[in-house]
Amino acid sequence: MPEIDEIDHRLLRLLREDGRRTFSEMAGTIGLSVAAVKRRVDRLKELGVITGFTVQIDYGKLGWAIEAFTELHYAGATPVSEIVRTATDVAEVQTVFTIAGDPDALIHVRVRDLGHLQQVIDHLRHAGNVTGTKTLLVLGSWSRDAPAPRASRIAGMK
Amino acid sequence: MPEIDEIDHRLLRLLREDGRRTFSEMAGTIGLSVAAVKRRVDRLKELGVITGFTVQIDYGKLGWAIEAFTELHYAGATPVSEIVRTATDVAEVQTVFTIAGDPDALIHVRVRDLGHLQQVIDHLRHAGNVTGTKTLLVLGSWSRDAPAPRASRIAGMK
DNA sequence: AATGAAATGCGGCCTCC
DNA sequence: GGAGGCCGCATTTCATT
Repeated sequence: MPEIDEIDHRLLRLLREDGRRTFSEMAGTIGLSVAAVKRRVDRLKELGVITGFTVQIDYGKLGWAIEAFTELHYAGATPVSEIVRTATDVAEVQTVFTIAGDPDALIHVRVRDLGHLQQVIDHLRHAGNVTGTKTLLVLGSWSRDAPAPRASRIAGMK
Repeated sequence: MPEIDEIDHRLLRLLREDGRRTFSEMAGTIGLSVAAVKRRVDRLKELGVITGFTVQIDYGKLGWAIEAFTELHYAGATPVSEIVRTATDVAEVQTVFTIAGDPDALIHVRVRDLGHLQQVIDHLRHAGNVTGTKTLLVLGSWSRDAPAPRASRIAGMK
């Protein structure tokens, strides 16, 4: 088992806040040389702790204003692979979580409007072995990492 | 309203795949000059379409193996700000979604093990105006963006 | 208004200590 | 883990359509 020390965690925290931080900047704040920081980040990638880097997008500004979670119930014998496949086939599905318990899966969907949401849900209900759905419409969200924009979507927050 | 054209979408797609992509690399694939690419990315940040950059982490490799969603029910008159506050106070809570409908909120939590999960849920149930919870334990997940590691957690997928 | 081309720092990257 | 050197990239300015 690989050792991940406090410095590694500080590096990860810095990169969560800003994934494009430069090695020199992080070296400065942590108090290490640039080479050492690069070696550590490379190692974290190697170990699979860091799986990649990505951009955070405000999808509302791109016209995808509605966000929802839908719980999916499948017929008893449905294999996991089938569950994942039916869900991932739908372009609007961002993430699929297979669940132990009441619903068999929880999916995160992004759509343009409520009519669009209806279409997606209808499609899911008729696909594969889906026996039932329950959709939770997202009004606002807050994320531990995310800076202001995402939090500001919750009225009364700042 | 700002115009976001096809090239902007292609840039966003490239940055979603790899948030540390180089301007010159993207300039090459898209067929634009580096300066033009930088101007567009800067503009997307300015417009708030790009809210930031971050690192993708395999939390399981950091010892946070368990992931769950918990639906929270609050007493009738609980204001949204209170809902968000009680949830965000808990360090294990990664994201809070306020919901229109049956549960009042859906939270995404990451914990070390099932005992830890129990602690977090107990804490939530006794905090604020929480009247009930229902927890969905995540077995596996698939994300549209994420490369292999996240998907590999679902048995039988590739 | 958006692009491309060129000049300048700075950062990533590699080698050696 | 640190230091130095080279190359590449980001960044800015200027000219162009």
